[in-house]
Amino acid sequence: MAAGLTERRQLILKLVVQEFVETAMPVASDALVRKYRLGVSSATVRNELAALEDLGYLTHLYTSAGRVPTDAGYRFFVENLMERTSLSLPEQRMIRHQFYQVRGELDQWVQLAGAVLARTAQNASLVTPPRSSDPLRFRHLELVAIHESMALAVLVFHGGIVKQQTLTLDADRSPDDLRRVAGRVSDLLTDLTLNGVEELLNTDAQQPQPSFGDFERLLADLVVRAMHAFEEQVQEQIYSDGLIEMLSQPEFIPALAREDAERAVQRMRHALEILKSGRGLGQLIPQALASDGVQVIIGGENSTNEMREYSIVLARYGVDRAVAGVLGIIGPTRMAYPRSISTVRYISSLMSDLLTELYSTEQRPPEEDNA
Amino acid sequence: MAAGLTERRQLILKLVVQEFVETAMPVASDALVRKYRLGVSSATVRNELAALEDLGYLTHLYTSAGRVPTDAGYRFFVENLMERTSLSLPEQRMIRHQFYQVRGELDQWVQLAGAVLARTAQNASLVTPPRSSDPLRFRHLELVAIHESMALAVLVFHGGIVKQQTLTLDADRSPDDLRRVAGRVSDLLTDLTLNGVEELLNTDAQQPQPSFGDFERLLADLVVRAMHAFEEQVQEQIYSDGLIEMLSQPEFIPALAREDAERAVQRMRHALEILKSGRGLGQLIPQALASDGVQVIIGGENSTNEMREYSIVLARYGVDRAVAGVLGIIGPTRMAYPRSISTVRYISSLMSDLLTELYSTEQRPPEEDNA
DNA sequence: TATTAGCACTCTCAAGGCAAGAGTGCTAAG
DNA sequence: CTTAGCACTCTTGCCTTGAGAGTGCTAATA
Repeated sequence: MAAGLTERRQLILKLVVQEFVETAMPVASDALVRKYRLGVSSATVRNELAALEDLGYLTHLYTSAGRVPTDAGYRFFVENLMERTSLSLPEQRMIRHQFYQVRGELDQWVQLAGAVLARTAQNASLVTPPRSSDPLRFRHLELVAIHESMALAVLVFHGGIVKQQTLTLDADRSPDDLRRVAGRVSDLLTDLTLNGVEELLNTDAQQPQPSFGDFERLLADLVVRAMHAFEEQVQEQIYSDGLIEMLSQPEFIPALAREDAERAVQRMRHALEILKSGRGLGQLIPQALASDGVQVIIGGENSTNEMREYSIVLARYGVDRAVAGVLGIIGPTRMAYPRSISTVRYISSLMSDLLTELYSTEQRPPEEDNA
Repeated sequence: MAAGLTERRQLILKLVVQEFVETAMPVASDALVRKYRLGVSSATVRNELAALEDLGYLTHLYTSAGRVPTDAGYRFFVENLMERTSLSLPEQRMIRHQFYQVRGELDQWVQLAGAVLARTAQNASLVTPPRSSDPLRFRHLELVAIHESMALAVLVFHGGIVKQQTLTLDADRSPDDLRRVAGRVSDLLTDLTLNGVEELLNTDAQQPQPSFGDFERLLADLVVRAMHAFEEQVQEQIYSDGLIEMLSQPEFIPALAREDAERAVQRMRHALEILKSGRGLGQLIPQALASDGVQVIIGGENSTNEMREYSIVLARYGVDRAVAGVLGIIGPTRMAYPRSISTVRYISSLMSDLLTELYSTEQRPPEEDNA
C-alpha cells in the first residue's frame, strides 16, 4: 500500500510509535526485539531504524538514545498503520448514560462533552457550542417584573438559544401591562434576524405613526443589543476542559520527562495559555466545521509554531446545514491517536444524534430576503 | 496596641514582610539597612530579627539565608502594620466601566468579577454566584415550540434565575395551546418553593378531580426536577479564574524560586486541583457568607494541610438577607495583602451595589455615569 | 545480498568535590 | 544598647568523573 516501505519497516515504525506513546521514553532497538520477539537481532532492527530515520519518520535526540517518532512518523502511523478501533461497549454505555442524565438541559451538553472527552482521552478537550450557520433569528420575548422599577427580559431565539437581560422600567407597570407589551414586541419582531430588526426599527421611526411606542422601542433596542453581543461573542467561544488530565502526561512531569524541569514548567504555562486564549488554533475550528470526519493535526503540520509540540484531534458535530459545532482533543504529539480518534468520533456522533433529535424537524421560518 | 513589640521591631517586621512580598527572596539584615536607611547597623537589625524569630513572626530556611515571615508574621502584619489603602480612583473607574458594559446581563457579573479580581490582584480568584438564603421559589413558566414534538421550557424563578429545559411533547400542540398550558401551570405553582410544589402535586393527585392534567403534571415534574438540580448544584458552584495570573507568581517559577524545580511543578499541579475541585475550601465559603467585612485566612491557619502554603482573602457580597455570594482571592501566602484586601473590598461593594439596585424594592434615582 | 556478532564511540546522567558567596551568630569593645 | 569584626554554615554553581545506555560501523557469515 504505502510509500515504498517494506512490511518489516512498517511493523517496526508501528511498534516504535506504540512503544513511545506508551512509555514516553525513546525506544531502543534492543528493547523492541526483546519485547515483541521479532525474529531478528537488534543489529538488524538498528539498520531498519536508521533507514526509517533517513526517510524522516524517526529521530534521535542524541547519538545514543533510542528513536522517537517525528511528526511525519506519527502521520504515517495514523494514515496507514494504526488499527481503527472503537470505544468499548461498556465505555460507550457509560458515556451515553451520562448524557441521558442531562437530557433536556441543552446548556449542559457542551460542558459534559468536554469533561467526557478529557477523561476518556486523558488530555485536554475543546468544544465549541453548537451554532447555526444561519444568522440568529428572534423568536420571542418575555418580561418578568423583579420589582417596581426593574424587570427581567428573557429573550428566546430560534434554536433554543436563550438570553436574559435586566432592564430598568421607565414607570411602574402591572404584570398584565408587561405581558401585553412583551407580546406586542414579540409579534412585531418574531422570526427576524438582526438585520431585519434594525431595518424594521429604522423604517418604523420614519413613519408618521410609528408602531413602536417608547417602551416598545426600548425593548427592541435591548433585543438588538443582545443579538449584537451574541454574534460577537459566539465567534470566539471555545469551551475547554481537562487541563489536569493533560498536565498529568509525562511531558509535563519533570521526573518522568528526562530533562530540564524548567522546560516542563514552561511547557505547562504555555499549554495553559493556549487553552485559555485559544491562540494558535484560530483557523482550525472553521476548517473543521467545513470538513467531515475526524481531522488529525500533528505537531507543526498546520498551525503556528506555538503548537509545534501539540497534536489536535477534531471533529465536527451537528445536523447538516442547520447547527454545528466542533469538538476535539488537544495534547502532546505523543498521543494515543487510536484512542483519541475513536473517542472524538464517538462523542461527535453522539452529540450529532442528540442535536438531530432536537432540530431535525424544526419548522424553518418563512424565507426572508436580505443580504 | 499590639503584643509587646517595640516600635522598631514592628517597623522591621513590616519591612521584612513588604520586602519579601515584593522580591520573593529571603530578606537580609544588610539589605534592609541599605534600602530603607534605617539609622542603625546591620548587626542591630540582626538582633531584632533574631528576637522577632524567637517570637514566632519570622523564620530561616537555613542558617544563613535571610528571614521570611511566618503565618503569624503575616497575620500580625495584616492586623496591625499594614496601611489600609483603597484601589486608586482610575482603577476604580476602569472597573466600574467594565461592569457598566455588562449591565443588565446578570449572568456575566460573576465571570467579570472573577476576571477583574484576578487581574487586579495578580492571583487566582474565586466567586460564587449570588444566591438567596431563602429556598428557590418558582415564578413563571414559558413554553416555546421547537418543532412538532419538541418544546423548550423556560423556567423563571424569583431572583432572576432562569433555567431552560427541552421536553418531548406527547402530542402536536398549537402555540396557543402551549401558552395556555404554561400559563395554567405557572398560575398553579407561582411563588411556591420546591417543597410547596411537591406537596401540591401530592395532594392534588389524591383529589377525585385533579387540577393537573397529564401534560400539566409532566410540566410540573419538570419544574421539580429543575429545582432539585438547582438546589444540588448551587451548593458547590464556585467560579474561578486567574490561574495564569497565580502561576506567574515566582513561587511557581523554578528559576525564580531558588529551589527544586520539581517542587514548583508539584505546587502548580496542586494549585490546579484546588481550584478545579474547590477542595480544601469547603467550610470557608459558608463561613464567609455568615460574616461581614473582608476575611483573611493565612496559610494553615484555618483549613486543611492542603492549603498550608496558600492564603485566601474573602468577602461576602450581596443584599442583606436577600441574596448573597462570596468572592475573593487565593494565592501563595506571600501575597500583597493590602492590595488583595482593597481589591476584594472594592469588588464586593461594587457587586453589592449592583445587586441592591436590582433587588431592593426602593425606587433608586437613576444612576449617573460620570466616566 | 541480507543478517549478525562484536566492539568502539558518543552522549547522558548521577554523584561527588570544590570554591565562591551570602548572611548569619557570636563576641568583645565602645 | 549598639556596633564592628570575624568565624561559621549552608547554598549554589561548576566541574569532573565513572557508569551505563545505545548506537554506528566493520567484518564475518549464511
